Amino acid sequence: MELRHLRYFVAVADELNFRRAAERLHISQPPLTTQLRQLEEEIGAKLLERDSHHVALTAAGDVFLQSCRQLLRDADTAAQAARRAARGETGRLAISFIASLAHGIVPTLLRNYRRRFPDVELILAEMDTSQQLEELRERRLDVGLMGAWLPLENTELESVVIAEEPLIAALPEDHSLAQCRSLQLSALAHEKIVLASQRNASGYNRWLIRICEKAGFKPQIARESYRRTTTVLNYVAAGFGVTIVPAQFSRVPTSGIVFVPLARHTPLYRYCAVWHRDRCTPVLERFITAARAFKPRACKKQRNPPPLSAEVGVIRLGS
Amino acid sequence: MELRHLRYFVAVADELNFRRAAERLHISQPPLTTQLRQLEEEIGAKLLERDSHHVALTAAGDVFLQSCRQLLRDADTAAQAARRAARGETGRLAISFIASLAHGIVPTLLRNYRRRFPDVELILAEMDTSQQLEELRERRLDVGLMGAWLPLENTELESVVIAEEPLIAALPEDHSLAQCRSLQLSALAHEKIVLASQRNASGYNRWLIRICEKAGFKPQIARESYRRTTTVLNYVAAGFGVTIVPAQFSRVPTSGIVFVPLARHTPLYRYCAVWHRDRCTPVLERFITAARAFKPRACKKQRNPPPLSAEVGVIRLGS
DNA sequence: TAAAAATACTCCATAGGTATTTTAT
DNA sequence: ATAAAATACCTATGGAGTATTTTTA
Repeated sequence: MELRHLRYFVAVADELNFRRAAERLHISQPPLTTQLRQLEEEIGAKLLERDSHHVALTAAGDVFLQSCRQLLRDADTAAQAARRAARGETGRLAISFIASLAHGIVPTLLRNYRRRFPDVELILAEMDTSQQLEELRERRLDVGLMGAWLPLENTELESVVIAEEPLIAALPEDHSLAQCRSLQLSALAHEKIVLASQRNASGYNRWLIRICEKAGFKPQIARESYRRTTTVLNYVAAGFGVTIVPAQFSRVPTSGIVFVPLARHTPLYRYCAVWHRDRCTPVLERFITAARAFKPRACKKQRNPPPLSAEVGVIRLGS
Repeated sequence: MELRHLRYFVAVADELNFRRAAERLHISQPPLTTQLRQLEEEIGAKLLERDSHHVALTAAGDVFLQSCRQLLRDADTAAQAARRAARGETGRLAISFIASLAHGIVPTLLRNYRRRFPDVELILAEMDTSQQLEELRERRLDVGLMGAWLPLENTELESVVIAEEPLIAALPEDHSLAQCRSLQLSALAHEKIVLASQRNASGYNRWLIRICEKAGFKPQIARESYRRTTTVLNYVAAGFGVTIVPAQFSRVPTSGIVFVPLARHTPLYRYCAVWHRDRCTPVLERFITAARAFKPRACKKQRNPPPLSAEVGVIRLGS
């Protein structure tokens, strides 16, 4: 039994006339007769009662007709569904992201993505960087969103920069530089710098130290054992030192602190999407394309950023 | 797209190896490759990721595989369902029957039938004979069960005898014949006979008069305007006369009445199944076969009864 | 007798076979 | 070097076409 038999049977059942059905199928009448006889033989029952002037469905034919219509519809639907899956319009996508992206980039990016791919099931999880990399390697995640400070060449992971953000200095409000409209990074050369703990922010911290060195000074780290960046801000308010954070933290209302933007030419902090080369499904491809096309408003100035690795050196995380 | 493509794809997806899949399908490997490529071309998407040592499903392939399995199962089920319908194992059967069959033959017959055809939907309706014939002609009924006194030749209706029943005389308990163990029909030649109304029992009444005439006398009809046979029995108890009824009425408890069986050679009253020639579906055929095979215990003595028409003459009912 | 399905046959498109090449490990 | 899929080419089954016959209203 082939779908052809079903198509032919439905045509005959619709027309109740072999010649007209054959016409509709763009074939001649005799092969239609042959195919129908074949079908009846395979089923082992007459589906059509025909004399030379009338064609009628038998009870079996009536039952079979319903099934045929459904089957042909289903076959079509199956092909459609496969096409949609190939286009990345259906399926499932497991996405992770670091906490500092949870309120800025992630919701905007996902809103954008879902507008174009509403039928993809999204599984979201906030995770720190090392956890994400582990899950990506184990192929339990499709894509991770994180700070773009890791060199991923020669691994099974690939990445693309999806957003970048300027830096701001956080100063105690009575600090001598607190009134400035903008600061050179080097202006902080002699300040004590408070940083978040290595465990949570080693990548960011190392990256920051590196850009300070590029700006010509070795920063004086006051302490770096406070878990979250918001805690760091409280230490700044208490006068333990200053800090440098991505611009989004200016939205965290902390009394006793003044935020001052760093000068234009200061490097931007970048975020990237990371995925496993072997898990590159159409859904993921489309997501990456959407993420690549996506640039948050704040960061539209820098086009064609220089390659990531040149900037972050050979810092390595995890096993 | 043909079912062949789906079968081949499922085989390859199961084996994840073209050569083994081809083996399983009893074809060689190259045409399998060709068919799979054709399928992918029609779908417009790669279903399998193959390099020379590994075959793997793509996301689209995975989606399509589920559909294929379902479709192939459904196609099989559809053929099965058609076969079952052709064998009369599924479908619907609208059956009517006269009131006097409702407690004897019908329940037994239906229990018998349903044991073998449990998936046929039964629609049951008690109807008088003329109503049944009307509904049968209008093709709203599949089969009617009624007294076998109608000549149905030269009509679009066909019939077969399904049961027969001896007659008994009902006498007032103080009647001179009430003590007999058995009566000749002719013993009632000079009795007044009470019958049910023409409207409800014209067939039975005419048939009864005819067999009396064959037994050599013209019965004296006392009255025949009482709707139901049970009412007739009350008239007998009240002394208006005697009556002759099918044996099942001996089960109706009526005080003041004695039932006496008629002699062996007295004709039996017969019941038949009637259907429309044009509505002879497999379900109906099987029901007729079951009904024909069915003979209630009480009537097993007479085999091969003489043809119906010879006995009932040219009585005609309805339009 | 006329309209429709079935038959008889012919042809060619294509499913399937055989032999070989390509490819990636 | 090997194992597997792809390619090239050939064969033949069977789907489809043309002409004709059969059937029954």
